[in-house]
Amino acid sequence: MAANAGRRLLQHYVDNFRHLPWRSPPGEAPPDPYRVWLSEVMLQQTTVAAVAPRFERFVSRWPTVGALAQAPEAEVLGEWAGLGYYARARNLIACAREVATRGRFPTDEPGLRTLPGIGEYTAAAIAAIAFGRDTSPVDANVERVIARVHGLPTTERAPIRARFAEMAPPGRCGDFVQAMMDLGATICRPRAPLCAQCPLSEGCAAFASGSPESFPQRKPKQPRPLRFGVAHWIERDAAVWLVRRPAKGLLGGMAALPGDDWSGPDAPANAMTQVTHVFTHFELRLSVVAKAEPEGEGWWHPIADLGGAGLPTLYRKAAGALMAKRASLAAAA
DNA sequence: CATCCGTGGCA
DNA sequence: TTGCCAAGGAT
Repeated sequence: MAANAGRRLLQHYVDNFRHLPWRSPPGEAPPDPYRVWLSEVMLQQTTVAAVAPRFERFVSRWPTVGALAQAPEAEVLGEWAGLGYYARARNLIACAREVATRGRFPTDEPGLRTLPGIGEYTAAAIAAIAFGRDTSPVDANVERVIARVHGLPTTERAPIRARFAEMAPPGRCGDFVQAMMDLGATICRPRAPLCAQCPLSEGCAAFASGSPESFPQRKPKQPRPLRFGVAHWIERDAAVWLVRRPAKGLLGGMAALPGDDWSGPDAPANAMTQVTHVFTHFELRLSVVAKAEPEGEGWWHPIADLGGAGLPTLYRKAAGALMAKRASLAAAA
């Protein structure tokens, strides 16, 4: 019976509870909605290991949604640098300002859903975890666990939600969804699930089938084209010229090295160094080319403090490669 | 509904 | 090494 399986999973979560900075121990008072919201947004398509240290930094810098609402946009984007999917950070700022204007977070799913950066899953998760609502947050973990338990080949949303609602112990939805997340991350993994340790293996259709990893069906992968781009290294008085990328699109709003639009036919011959970086839907070979004078809007940033420039990973890698190249040339001379 | 949007870890 | 995949949202 689904409800029994749900209670078993919740008990497994309680018995194996692992503390995370944004969590409250099961059964205790829910965490600050600000922390729940921030962690949920940070965790979108991002691993716990990557988020944990960044979450602590973020919260110590901006302890409340009001403080975040007053922060300069460039500083928030800089703090987000390296976490990826930068629209999240832009929406985070807009959301914080909206909440600060309203005075507090909406406490139900429809209200949360109206805020920027809060979609179907995140609204349901915040409503459950921060406000004790009985919702059905369906993310990739919930999809996978439920598809396996019930032997569903696909991840259609409606049946998954219905099964989740059957399983979730009433009034414990917040802990239960986190139990699902933990199970999906540590036991019911995409590959090589640890069924011998799983509290749901009894009665699991995928386990009974003998090949649990084949549920649900994988989506076909798309080819990733290779693109060539140029970044300009413009240096003066131990500082390098940085620019702000356009507000929308790839790396939108982030600090960057100036350069072209990455539509070159191949790598230029005069590059000092180059790096390869993999984005979601293409791969970029970025050549770093020396240039004498800056053009347009930008600012000088001390080379000794490049780590504090708030550069996304692509440009952090490019700058790092250049410094390494320079060091090797100096050693040879 | 399909596409766009980052990054790092791991097998 | 290459490919896979993650606590999704906006358009």
